[in-house]
Amino acid sequence: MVRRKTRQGDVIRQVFEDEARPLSPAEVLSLSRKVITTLGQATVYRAIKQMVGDGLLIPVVVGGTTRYERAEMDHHHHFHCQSCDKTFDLPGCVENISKLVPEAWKILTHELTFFGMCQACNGEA
Amino acid sequence: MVRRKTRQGDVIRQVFEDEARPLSPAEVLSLSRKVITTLGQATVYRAIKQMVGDGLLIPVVVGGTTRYERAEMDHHHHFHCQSCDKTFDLPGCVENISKLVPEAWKILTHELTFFGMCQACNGEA
DNA sequence: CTTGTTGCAAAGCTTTTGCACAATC
DNA sequence: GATTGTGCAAAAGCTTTGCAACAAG
Repeated sequence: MVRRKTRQGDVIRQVFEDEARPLSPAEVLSLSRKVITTLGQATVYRAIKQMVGDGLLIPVVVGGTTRYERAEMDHHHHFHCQSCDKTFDLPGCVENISKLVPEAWKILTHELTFFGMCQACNGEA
Repeated sequence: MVRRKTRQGDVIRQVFEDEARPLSPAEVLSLSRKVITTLGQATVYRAIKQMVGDGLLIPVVVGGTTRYERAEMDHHHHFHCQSCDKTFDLPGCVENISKLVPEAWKILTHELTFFGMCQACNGEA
């Protein structure tokens, strides 16, 4: 099973580069169709699944929707704007965060998400 | 529209009391059917939606699934066990957590979730 | 009795899959 | 040319809704 380079795959990968924030399959489809108008949604789902399998993307569930973002990023967290429904990255983490979990439990990872209004939407309000 | 007391509603409310952790609709259905075997899933979804509307439950999305928990709890966070797929409460919070968000953004709330193995599953491994 | 509630089944959504055709290597 | 990738449409999950029968007050 050798991976082939295709126009569709290129465009989808480029969308993640350009947006630089977690994207839902619907967002990826919509953004990619600006380049390839006939792009099928199944292709988007398959490309995302493949990229997750290849370790290029990781899923993050924010606000009820599963979104995907580039795996290469440093550890960070998220902000979800309840006005424009976009999710943004927040660099950094917090000290002593694992003190919340009892010793006998094994932590593999953690996710921290803030909800509110992003700068753009907050300014308009 | 006066709310009526029904056997189904009582059982569903009791399940949330007894489990004392965030439950998915499927978990609620399964647990409630131990008492009312003929309970329909639509009834569970409707009861949950009603309780959310009444401010008795709040939705929390953990590990891709939407779960619901009693709203009366103090601010806290969650641990999701990747082995048994259950979500647990973690009392407390972390200092200075909002330092991650730029000043110009408006924070309404935040969610913190740890993923790993709960004590029970970790012991078995 | 009046009207909210239930269970079933159908409908909606989002995500996945089957298949014939197209594209890559 | 052999095989992977694509697009369409059908299928599979999960959640919501329409509706006739039921039951609470």
